[in-house]
Amino acid sequence: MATKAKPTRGVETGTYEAYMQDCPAVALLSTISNRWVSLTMCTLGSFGDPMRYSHISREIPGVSQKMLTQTLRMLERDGMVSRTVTPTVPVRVDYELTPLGQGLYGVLSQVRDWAADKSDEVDDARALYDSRQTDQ
Amino acid sequence: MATKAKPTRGVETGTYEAYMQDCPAVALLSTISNRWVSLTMCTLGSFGDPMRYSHISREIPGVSQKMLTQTLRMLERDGMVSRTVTPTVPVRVDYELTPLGQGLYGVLSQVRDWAADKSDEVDDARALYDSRQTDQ
DNA sequence: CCGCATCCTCTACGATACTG
DNA sequence: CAGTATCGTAGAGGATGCGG
Repeated sequence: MATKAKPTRGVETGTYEAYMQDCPAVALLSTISNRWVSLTMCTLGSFGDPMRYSHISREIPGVSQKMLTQTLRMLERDGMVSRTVTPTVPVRVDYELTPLGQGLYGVLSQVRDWAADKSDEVDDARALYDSRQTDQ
Repeated sequence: MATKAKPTRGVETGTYEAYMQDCPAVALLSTISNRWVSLTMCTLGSFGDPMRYSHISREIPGVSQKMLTQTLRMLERDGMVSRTVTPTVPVRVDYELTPLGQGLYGVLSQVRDWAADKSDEVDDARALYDSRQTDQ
């Protein structure tokens, strides 16, 4: 809503036209808008406390350890998640949202809640769409 | 936040453990958490009025027509977007968010705004992380 | 102008096996 | 337990050309 500004003309490089240009915000939004990123953030955020690798893994249906490790590394690199290694034997590794990550979780959880609330409506829309393609 | 409920035990099929199971909400969240979906929704939502195909295409940096068409079809099927064909010559096609889509835009725009606000912080975190890997 | 069809490339991702 | 490394495949996604 903040960036809403109707275009005065449909000309290139207009103020509105440029709002979504090659800026870092679009790149970051693209990074966030990823299946494993959102599921990982939601898992970590809704648990609230530090979680062990295996725990996270169990919480996210269908994630492979490769994808989970890769996603956690990316989130750590981006400052969303902190990784704590406890050199016991065997090793214990805990992941936790940073304050930055908690901020993202705040908005992502709204998306998750919206999805949970509207999934029935979406299913209905799909069924309707598909039936129209089938018969017609 | 609504689904927050600490686990009483780390046992499988516990109430918390199951919160993100094979339910349709996770599937829908996975569908939404997609680069082109979020960029398309944000473009349509921030413009507010019906947009022509070519206009949307110009607004989203780096999208191919294949991906845009595919994404718009998916969003139409899911009831987020309505597609209006005006049989002029040449054809004019307009896309617009449905009420359902506007609801999703409401939460997605928060994610976009968060990304716009925090992109600098994330860049710093990346630079710090990378420097630690390089030297040491 | 809109967008489907085809072809082709590349990488995201899963499966498996191996280490500290 | 928490990874890394390697390999193979399916699907994402770009380029091009045609059709209503």
